[in-house]
Amino acid sequence: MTPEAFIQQKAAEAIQAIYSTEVAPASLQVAVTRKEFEGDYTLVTFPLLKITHQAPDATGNAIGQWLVDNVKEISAYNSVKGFLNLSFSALYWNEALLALAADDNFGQLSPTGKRIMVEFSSPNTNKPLHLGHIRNNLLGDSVSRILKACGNEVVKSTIVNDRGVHICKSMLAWEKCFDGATPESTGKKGDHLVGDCYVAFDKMYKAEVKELMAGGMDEEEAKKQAPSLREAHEMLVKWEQNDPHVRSLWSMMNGWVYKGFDETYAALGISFDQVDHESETYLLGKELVQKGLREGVFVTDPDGSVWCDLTADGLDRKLVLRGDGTSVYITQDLGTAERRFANYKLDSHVYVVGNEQDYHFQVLKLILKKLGFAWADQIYHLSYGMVELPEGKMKSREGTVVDADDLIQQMYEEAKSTSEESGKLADIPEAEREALYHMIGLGALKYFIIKVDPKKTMLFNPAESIDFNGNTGPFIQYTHARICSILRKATVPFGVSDIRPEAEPSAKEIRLVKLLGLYPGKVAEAGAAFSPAVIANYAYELAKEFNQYYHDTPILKEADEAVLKYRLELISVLARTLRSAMALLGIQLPERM
RNA sequence: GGUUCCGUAGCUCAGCUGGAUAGAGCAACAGCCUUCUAAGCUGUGGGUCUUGGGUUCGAAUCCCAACGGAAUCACCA
Repeated sequence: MTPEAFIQQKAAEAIQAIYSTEVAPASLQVAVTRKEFEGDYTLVTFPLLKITHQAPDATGNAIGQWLVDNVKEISAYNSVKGFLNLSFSALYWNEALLALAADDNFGQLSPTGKRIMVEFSSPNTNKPLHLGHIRNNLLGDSVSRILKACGNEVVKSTIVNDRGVHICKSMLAWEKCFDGATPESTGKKGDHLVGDCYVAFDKMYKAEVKELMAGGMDEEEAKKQAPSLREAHEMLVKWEQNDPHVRSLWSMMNGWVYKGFDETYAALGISFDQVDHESETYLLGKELVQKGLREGVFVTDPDGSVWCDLTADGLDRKLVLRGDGTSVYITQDLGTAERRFANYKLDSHVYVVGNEQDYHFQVLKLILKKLGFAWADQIYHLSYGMVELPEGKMKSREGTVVDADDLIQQMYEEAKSTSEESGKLADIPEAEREALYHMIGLGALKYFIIKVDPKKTMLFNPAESIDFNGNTGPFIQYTHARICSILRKATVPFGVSDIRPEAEPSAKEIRLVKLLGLYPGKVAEAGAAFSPAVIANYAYELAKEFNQYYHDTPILKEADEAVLKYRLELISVLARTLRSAMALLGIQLPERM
């Protein structure tokens, strides 16, 4: 039981005893006491005045006295205006730490029996991953870990957007301008090479549009008539007809990209349980359209196109099938969702997709609901904001994107130079040092992205890069390394059974125990909100608190062995909590740095 | 124009199921390495929580409106 719940229960008993009135324990307001006041937790008594018919102070004193007299865990109270501050006994805190230390399943909540799919990443195969994708990947990966810690079975999935006219654009440009270049011949990572093709196409296309306009054509028409675009469309038609040449070119170039993506995913420490390809799923959903037509959910227009009328729900009419019978984006999303819920027997499905698709998911859920699928309500769109640069949005065509691979490399180099400056790692083997640089660089990057509330637009300033001081990943990694260092140097054995119930913890130690006890609640909160930021900010608070404790408590200098053992146990629980929390964010903690 | 999201210190962000004097980091300034790792710690300065109403013992937090910013409303994906 949490201390808050404990107080709620005991206070309800007090009110019953003193005022003969029954109140629901959950309705009582309990908060952590502010630093300026004496006490551990505070019961807010303002709302109780109607029951007690007494002044705030008198009410607080009456309840406080009863609690001290009747509850052995509560040792003291003081009442300030409508706030009743309560102090717990040393015994209580020591038992709390004991319970934390003895918990082998720390940070893992009890099973829910639910299976949840988390779809994230879902890249296009015509360009390399950039900073925006990193936010998506880190969120998806982290949310998967958190949902798992919340007791769910999690299936991480991604759907690769490997077909379509945009892919043909890269293919066309490669044939026309790249003279048979391959990743091997150029030494370039495959996804970057294909990205170059895409940029080359855009350049070629723009030049053609300009030329057509110079010849007197209006802009709209020129954009449609540009020969390279028409060729790309022809290529798409050939692709759909299984033209051997187009298909083999497509396979080859996609293969380059996959290899490149694999490297980036490996660098980020990300993996999937299920990989779908749009080239295999893009025809899904057509049967659903028929079903919808039969059930009167959809209507057919004179030109043969099929629509879903959502105007009664405050949305627009939505196309679900073109006049020529081909499907659109949402058609396959409908089909894919149906297939996944059926094949995996999912209880719910989380889509990690940027907030520019908020409307799309609103429509998707609504249509699925109209089609009669009960699970439509179990679809959750984890919508996240864009990552912006100081000069505004990232635009691939203007070359203002921050490339994922470059950024990871840059973080590594920064970690390396910072480490080398400090000279702390000079005596360990080269390979181990390299691993540490990667761990730290990646920790900085991941924490930087994850600590921000997903739904908010966030800013990344490449010039300032990512700091290693303050509220950062390396700060938490460093804190962990320090704790490990102390534990290494400890000369006395310690363990759960060494915590003496009667030992008197300091105010700072109580604060740490209090914070540590919050962890399971934070995991649950992060899971419910799909927000890893909750965990990140909690871990920072914990690390910050430890650093202050570390500063003015010479832990190993303690002469009393019982106190020393208590401290060692406390910080080893702290280290374990940090590792557990950061593992939910996919961030490793080094034992030294 | 409709809908949705955002607006907290110079900058980047916490806090939002209503609670006491609104918190961190960065940047600035002043200190602390003979002491368990200074990627740290301590201190100073910095705020009409966009604005205006409402709800109540009490509002950064909830409701309404305005202003500012973003996204979206494709036979693109």
